[in-house]
Amino acid sequence: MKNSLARPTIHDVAADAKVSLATVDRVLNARGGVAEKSIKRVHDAVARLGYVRDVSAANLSRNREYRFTFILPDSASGFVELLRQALGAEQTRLRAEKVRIDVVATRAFDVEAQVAALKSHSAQTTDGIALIAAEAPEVQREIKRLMGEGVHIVTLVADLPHSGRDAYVGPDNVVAGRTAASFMGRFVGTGGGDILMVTGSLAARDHMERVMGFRAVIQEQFGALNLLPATQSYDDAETLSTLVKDAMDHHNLRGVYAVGAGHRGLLDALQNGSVKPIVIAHELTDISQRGLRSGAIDLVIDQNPAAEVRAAVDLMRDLSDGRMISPATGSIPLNIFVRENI
Amino acid sequence: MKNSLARPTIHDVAADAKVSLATVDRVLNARGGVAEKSIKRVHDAVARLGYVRDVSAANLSRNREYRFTFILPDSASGFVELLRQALGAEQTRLRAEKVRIDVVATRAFDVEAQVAALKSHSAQTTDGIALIAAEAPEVQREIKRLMGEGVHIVTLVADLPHSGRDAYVGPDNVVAGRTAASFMGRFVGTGGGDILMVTGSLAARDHMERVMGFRAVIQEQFGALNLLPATQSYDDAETLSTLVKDAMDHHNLRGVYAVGAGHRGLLDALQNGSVKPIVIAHELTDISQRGLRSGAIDLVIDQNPAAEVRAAVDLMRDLSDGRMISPATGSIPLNIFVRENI
DNA sequence: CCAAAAATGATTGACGTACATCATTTTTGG
DNA sequence: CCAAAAATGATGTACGTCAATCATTTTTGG
Repeated sequence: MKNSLARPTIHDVAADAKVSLATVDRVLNARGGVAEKSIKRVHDAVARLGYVRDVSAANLSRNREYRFTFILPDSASGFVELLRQALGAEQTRLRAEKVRIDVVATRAFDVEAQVAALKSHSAQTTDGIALIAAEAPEVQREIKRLMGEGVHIVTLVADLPHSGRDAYVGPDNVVAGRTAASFMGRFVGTGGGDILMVTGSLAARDHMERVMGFRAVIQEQFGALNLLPATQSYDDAETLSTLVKDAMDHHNLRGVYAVGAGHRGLLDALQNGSVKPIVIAHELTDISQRGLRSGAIDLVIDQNPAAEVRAAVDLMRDLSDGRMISPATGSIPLNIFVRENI
Repeated sequence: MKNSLARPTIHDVAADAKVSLATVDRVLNARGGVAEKSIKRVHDAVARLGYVRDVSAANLSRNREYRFTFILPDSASGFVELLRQALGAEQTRLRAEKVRIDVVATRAFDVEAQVAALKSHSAQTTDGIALIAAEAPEVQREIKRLMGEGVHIVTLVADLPHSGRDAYVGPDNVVAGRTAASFMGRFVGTGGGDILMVTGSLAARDHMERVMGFRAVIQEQFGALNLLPATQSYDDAETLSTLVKDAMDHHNLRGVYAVGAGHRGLLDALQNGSVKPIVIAHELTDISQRGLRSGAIDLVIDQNPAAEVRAAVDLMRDLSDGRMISPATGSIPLNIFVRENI
């Protein structure tokens, strides 16, 4: 007697559809050369029995291996380092699932380097690429080329919507900025004052989006606060420190929104000031944690690097297997940290 | 020529250890009847080659199926509903990985019902159980019995540390309480006033822990605030509403910490009050979202139900496969929501 | 109606592991 | 040293799918 509890196999589908195993295989793997009515019968049988392919068996059989590439800036900026660590931590699990990952480092803020890294890849060398895309037409062009070859592309942290990339994995940066502003407004309280925004680069889409969101909410809800023009630190600690010190000297500084990296410079600048401004930063690194503990930083908005790595890999695998992906998969929730919940 | 890139198989291990396939199998699956020195040789070979068992092939071979059980309260309290939905959403993926999940509903706050549900299971009926454990000795006893039979137990949302459960999946509730207090203090600002804490039940460990954490931080850092004695709503909207209204009438109410469920009652009570207190609640449900949008609720601390379900299933599977589990796996980060980042 | 084309069937060998059986070798203890 | 026990080897089948080959049937169009 057939065990109705057991999962149906292609044999069951074949029997139910009254076709041969070979035909079922042809349909399920889209090999072609099958009459329309047969295709329908197989699909009907699949639906009726609730057949789902045994992925383990399938992968075992085709002895598939996934080759994915992460292109990351070499900046030692804590966050990228965390991404690297997360990748390392996943290796064991990934290895067991036949996923091989290459990590390529390109110089930070160097568009040419990124383009070169992309150029050196093709469908021959990789099945999917995840990258923190720079906002440049050459990058888009390379992405389009690779996708044309069948390589799947996932943008990480910063999106490049018009490149046609398969998916974006990262937080909604406008929301991140809005959230930062909401806390900034409430923490500063009534009374007004000046607020400084420091980005890594105004050319970085993620930073720009955060600034947009931040500005919008401050203007909508906290009119008493005065936003100083957004500045750039190029994720350099020295520069950031100088920018913050200057603002403390020349303005009635009540708040600092550190959109990018360089937390060390942030802490430096804050050490001497008389009245400590409210400080909200991005990414939970060693240094920003220290800042939270000491009270120098009031709140940190983090995008969980481990979750991002996992989402990126899962997405690339789904894409490689031709599975449908839901756009929500790539959306990484914002994690908000204060001293109490580090 | 052997492809050195390919993953080693048990055949390679056997060759390297100079023993037969059968012996490798005996060692790897701990079947016994193998000389110490042979065991060592196999382990050395495994280490040398970096052999890792192909889980897909293994599962395929033993045709394994995981049967897991979730025991959840039947309360329609948004959060449990979200857990259910998350379970439903995972079904597709789980099914593809041969994981079958039963969900058992027990009456909320009914210890006997939970005990009965546990009693009805054994190693015959399930491989692992995840439950929101009630704080009761009978529950502990049943958990111990099941674990004795080899059923793996994971506590969900609320821990039961002395039951010997394999793992706890959920947030650190003391931290959750501390975090709530930190925001409460900053949002209320200087000036002092009374703060109301409403739990579902003071017998629920998760709620108690939150209260502990909340109380500690308020006393440490926000001495100007006066904590009213913690109350219980039994997650009932009416009761909660009454409690809040009473506090508004009889005290200088500046803040409400809604530790448990019953958000509807919260919104009800807040509608008429003249001075709106700062409101911090747990769990992002439909209703608490509405509260955030309308401004009635200022901040929500959420434990991501989807992440919890995933973590619980992953843990139970790791346990069933005899893999080592890291205690960190079960720790669910707190998600903090304000109006801007829903 | 017939030949060519299209569709289908039948069969087989991987993939890496689990598990069982039986035969053979080595070790042990009296 | 010999019988019993312990350890090891050898071998085969199964799991569900993929992929390929070859044989056979059905359909098509002139």
